[in-house]
Amino acid sequence: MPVAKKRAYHHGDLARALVDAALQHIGREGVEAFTLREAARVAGVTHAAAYRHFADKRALLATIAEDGFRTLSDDLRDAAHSEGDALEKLTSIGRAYVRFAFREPARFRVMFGPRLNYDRRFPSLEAETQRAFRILLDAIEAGQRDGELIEGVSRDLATALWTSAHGFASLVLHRKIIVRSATRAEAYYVEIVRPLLTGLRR
Amino acid sequence: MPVAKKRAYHHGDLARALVDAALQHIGREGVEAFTLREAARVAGVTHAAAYRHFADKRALLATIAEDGFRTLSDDLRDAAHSEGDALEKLTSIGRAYVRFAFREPARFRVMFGPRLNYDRRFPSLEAETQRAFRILLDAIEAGQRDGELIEGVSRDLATALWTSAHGFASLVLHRKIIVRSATRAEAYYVEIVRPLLTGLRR
DNA sequence: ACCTGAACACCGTTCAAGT
DNA sequence: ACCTGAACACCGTTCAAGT
Repeated sequence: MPVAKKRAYHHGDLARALVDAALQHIGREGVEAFTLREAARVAGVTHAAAYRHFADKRALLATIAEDGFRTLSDDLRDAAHSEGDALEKLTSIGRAYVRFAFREPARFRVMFGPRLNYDRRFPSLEAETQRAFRILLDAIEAGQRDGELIEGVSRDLATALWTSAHGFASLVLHRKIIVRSATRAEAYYVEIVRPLLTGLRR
Repeated sequence: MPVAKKRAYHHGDLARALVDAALQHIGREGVEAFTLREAARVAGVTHAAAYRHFADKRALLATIAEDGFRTLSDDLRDAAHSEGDALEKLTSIGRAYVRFAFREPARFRVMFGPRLNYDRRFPSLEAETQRAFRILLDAIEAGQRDGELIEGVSRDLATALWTSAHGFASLVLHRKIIVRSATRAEAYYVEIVRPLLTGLRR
């Protein structure tokens, strides 16, 4: 077993092992406590080996963030295709956003914590972010077309829902809003978002 | 001048000098790039000297966060005392929150970025946070008493407004929402929050 | 009371060298 | 092609020693 482990990452899965170790650690200790060297240690490899797979620490975090937005998009798409009228779909989308944050707190923190892309070094990360927003935007526009939602700039209404879900998830993860459990948090969000949805109803 | 500087921090202002250096650096490079050693360098002092004023790096950041919440409370209180009906006051409060985030981005990042208080080591920080929320809560309850706002758990309605302002400020500072300028951001927030306020109106 | 100097155990990153 | 070992310039934190 130790011998097998010694060559385990010659098959191209070191990148993934490093990412997994990173997510483990970030989930427990926060993104500011994450180090490349410890991820390499956990993966059973010398710290310099990480640089064969990621240009630097930021590149590893950007990969995590990008994967995170991809997963989030999948979740939001499922919610957008759920049963119900426009308002119920928007509730589902917001709820899916909050659920994602609680199911994947490490990913969520990496996606919205450190300033990974201030120099636009990771265009694909930006693209994935916009794809996620687009799903929300489409749901708003469909609701407007069907006459279920108020008129107005669809981008603005989508942003209103995003800020609500994002603000809630961020504040709960940061323990500024206290909830008993992840399940409770989701139910609480549905309460919180109700006035906004009332305001969006035509 | 260099001689004067040599003894400048024997008068008790090193703590402040370190905080100022920290805010400067965090404003430019982000909280993850801040180091105690560089703050000490900028303050013209050996790095070990910082430990005479702060227990550790986290304590310095907690001081910044606590000061930030105090300033935020002042701003929110001013907004809560502004002219107008309940909805106008809530708009002012949300707007003040967003304005604070843009005027003091470094403070805002420290307040809501790293997990400074997961072990409840800084109870005064938690107290200041709650004081800020209380101002919002009072405004909601006054509006409910006057019959201008919908009934319901005041804490939930206050949380709805908080998530909206906080989500907006966070996403703009993180460049997930793009705005041309700080002034534009504030005006844009007023647009974004409109549906929520409609939903809060009785 | 406040700061310095030296030390310790860490980092991120680079690069020649090994297989 | 992928990893190791050694090196470099950094950190946060501690502590005896200086004024």
